[in-house]
Amino acid sequence: MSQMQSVEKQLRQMILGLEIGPGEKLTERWIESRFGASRTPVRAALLRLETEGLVGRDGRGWTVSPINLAELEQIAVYREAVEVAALRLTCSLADRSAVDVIEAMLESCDNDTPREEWHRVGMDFHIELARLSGNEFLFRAVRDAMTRLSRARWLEVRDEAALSRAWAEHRAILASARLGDADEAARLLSGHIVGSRDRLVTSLANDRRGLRARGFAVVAA
Amino acid sequence: MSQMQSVEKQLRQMILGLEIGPGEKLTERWIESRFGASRTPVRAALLRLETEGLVGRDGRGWTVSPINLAELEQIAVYREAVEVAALRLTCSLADRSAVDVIEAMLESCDNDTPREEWHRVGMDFHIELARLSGNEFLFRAVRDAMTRLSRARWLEVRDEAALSRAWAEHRAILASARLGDADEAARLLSGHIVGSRDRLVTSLANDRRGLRARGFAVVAA
DNA sequence: GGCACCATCTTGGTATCCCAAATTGGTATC
DNA sequence: GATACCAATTTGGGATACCAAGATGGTGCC
Repeated sequence: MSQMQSVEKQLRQMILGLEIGPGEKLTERWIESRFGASRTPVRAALLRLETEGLVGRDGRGWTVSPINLAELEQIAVYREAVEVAALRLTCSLADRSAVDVIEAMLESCDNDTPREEWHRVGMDFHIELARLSGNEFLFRAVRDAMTRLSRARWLEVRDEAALSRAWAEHRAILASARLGDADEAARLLSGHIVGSRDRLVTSLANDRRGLRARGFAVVAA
Repeated sequence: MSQMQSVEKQLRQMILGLEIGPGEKLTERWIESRFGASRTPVRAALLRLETEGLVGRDGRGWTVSPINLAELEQIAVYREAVEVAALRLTCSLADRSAVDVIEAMLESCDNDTPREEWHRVGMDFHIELARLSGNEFLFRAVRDAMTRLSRARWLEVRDEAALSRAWAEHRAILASARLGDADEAARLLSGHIVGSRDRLVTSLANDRRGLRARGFAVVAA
């Protein structure tokens, strides 16, 4: 494989995994030496990550995008639009057996599952659910939105109760979808997204001071 | 301004203006000499245009994306989701006076207006309407979708009747939005998008042979 | 005459070099 | 001691040289 995609993948992983904090400055030369690649693939990676919203230009120079609470709220509205549309599409399909695959995905998490896995499955639920619609654009929209939310969700302090509640909501959405009850499924999904957003923004706003102390730039709403 | 953005802008213009036909092969070296730029800005431009869906990789090498009828249908569904969401948001705003600006935009077209201008305003209507929602993501989604549709709409044969009907629908949507009647506005917009899609796909499917004869790759639904 | 194989050329991918602008650090002056 | 100004280094953008892989065409063998 070309080294280009490798740089892109590794750099994205570092950003999403918060190994490089939100708001940190990036220099092409540092990335170059860090991954042993040359500047061309580094630039390609930065251009791609820019369109994903993970890095941005800071005048001249690059910056890892800060966590932006106003942006998180807007993304929630966007998610609601595209995820609900995708879900309604899925509910209208004749064969909805694919929801079982997602159900199984949820089941794969138990008390022994590491936090990373919970985090990943929590996002993949929404991404895979959107994929079932068969609409490539709705799917990509959801995937990109979840990518943008990923770091914030990782920073969020989630107690056990919130987590199991989210899982219950996921299951309820799947149940309605399986029955083809689009209105109910859409209602549940909307509620889930709005609730997630509220908890997320509240948590980050409360922790803002602590997060900044850890070097993470968090922009207020 | 850096030459990079110039190459990107000019190349995008050539693709959207069908000066380079859908399906045509592109070589970095040709672009390089055509615009008097070096390969670095050329590659940056191609990477950007790739994310916009205007060019794609063809194994090794680049190709101007063909017109894809299946994709057009999916985009219509996507548009419906994001545009309706944006419109509902706009309807819920206290101050909806900005719709008058869009109304004025429509008024700027009359019988003497060149076809290019009708085309541009027809797209800008949807883009600017989405911008009013104040949601950056919904706005970008609509803008990107319209960019992807742009070439197909340019190829579409539209008679006078269809054009004035579209304009009437635009005005009706604005009227409902001004009153804050979200449900009615959403209903009208949905109908408009679905109707546009049907006419567009039908027209292109009918003309497919002729378009291919002109060197334009058109992929069936 | 047709088909297979090899030389050559083309092309995108990578590395490196150069440049202009901006940031930075230090110094001299007030 | 603070500030303004200048030099040197850093940094991103652009250009170019090089490479490996794939396309192409021509030639020779069957």
